[in-house]
Amino acid sequence: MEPTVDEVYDMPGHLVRRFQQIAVAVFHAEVGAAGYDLTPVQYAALVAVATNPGIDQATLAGLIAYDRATIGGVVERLVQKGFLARRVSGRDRRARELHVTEAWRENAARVTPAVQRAQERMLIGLTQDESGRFMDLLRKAIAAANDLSRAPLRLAGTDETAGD
Amino acid sequence: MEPTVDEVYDMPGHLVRRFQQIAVAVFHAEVGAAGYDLTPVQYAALVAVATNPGIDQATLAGLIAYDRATIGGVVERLVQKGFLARRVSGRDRRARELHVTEAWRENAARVTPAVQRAQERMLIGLTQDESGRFMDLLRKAIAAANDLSRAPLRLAGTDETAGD
DNA sequence: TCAGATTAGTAAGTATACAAATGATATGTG
DNA sequence: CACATATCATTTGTATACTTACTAATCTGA
Repeated sequence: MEPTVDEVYDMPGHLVRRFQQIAVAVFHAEVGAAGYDLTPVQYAALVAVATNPGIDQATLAGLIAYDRATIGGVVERLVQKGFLARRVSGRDRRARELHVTEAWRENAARVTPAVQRAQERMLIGLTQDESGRFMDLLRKAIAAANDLSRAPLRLAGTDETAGD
Repeated sequence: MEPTVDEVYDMPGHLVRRFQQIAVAVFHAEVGAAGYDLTPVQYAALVAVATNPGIDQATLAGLIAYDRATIGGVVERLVQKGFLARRVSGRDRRARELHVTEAWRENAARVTPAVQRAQERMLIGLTQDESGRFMDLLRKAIAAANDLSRAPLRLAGTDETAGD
């Protein structure tokens, strides 16, 4: 039998889509209230570059599971905002070395608490215990299905060739 | 202290983003293998219209938590594919009545099994029991945070005004 | 009944996502 | 060294997503 809307809405794919929608909305609300105009993706990129100074875009993409074609625009917008510096690598002239700017280092401490609040708020319906179990299950599901997506997380220091 | 990439990657917002990425990839793979070029969003829209013949776009958007501005393009592409018919409503000339076409009714039975397989495959890392608990937690989290998003699910027959 | 508020749909602008193709540069092999 | 291959980044094209603004149509209340 063909499913009804209610059944489709209760499928894992749709529940996840809906929760992600909520997660992004909450992130914008909290970070916006703190006076910043940053997306979840932009924030993750900034933290990744801060943790790995001089990283190139392709490696950055692998670190946080972005598409290589998408990262260019994300970086570009962060350069526009003055939070990232991008320059051609000396070792490999195809690559762009990325660094966070002093401006970001000065602002990070004000953005981070807003991000933390967003993470708590999106799980407002769950107890501490449930939140923990939810994240355990999410981690486990992702670990098993990681290779099924086109932009699989590439751990630093790992060099599995993506069978594609 | 400022978080590292690993810490950001382990935040609920990012885990959900990653799982949603996987969910979409798996959906495309399964539905594509069945010979169809449909997105998760398009499939949900088709099921919603099939369940509610003559529904207008705004109500459809509310049913499956889409943005009103997004649904237009989704419907347009489904009309192009010959799966949806759209005509101006007699009762309200602003509204467009939507109906699935005979073409969709003939193909639905071949698409649905692929969609079901996708739902199972994205949870391949979890046992049946864990999958159930995962979905329970997801439902509970969404129910509590529903109003925090700009495109909250509007249950049919409910008329709460979105406090914004 | 008529002015004001609401609503349906669209449009423009911004930001992910991802596929496929391209240009520039590296690298490995003979 | 020359050539095939691989890689980095970008470009093009398609599809969500959401904001703000706008038009057209409908509804509401005095």
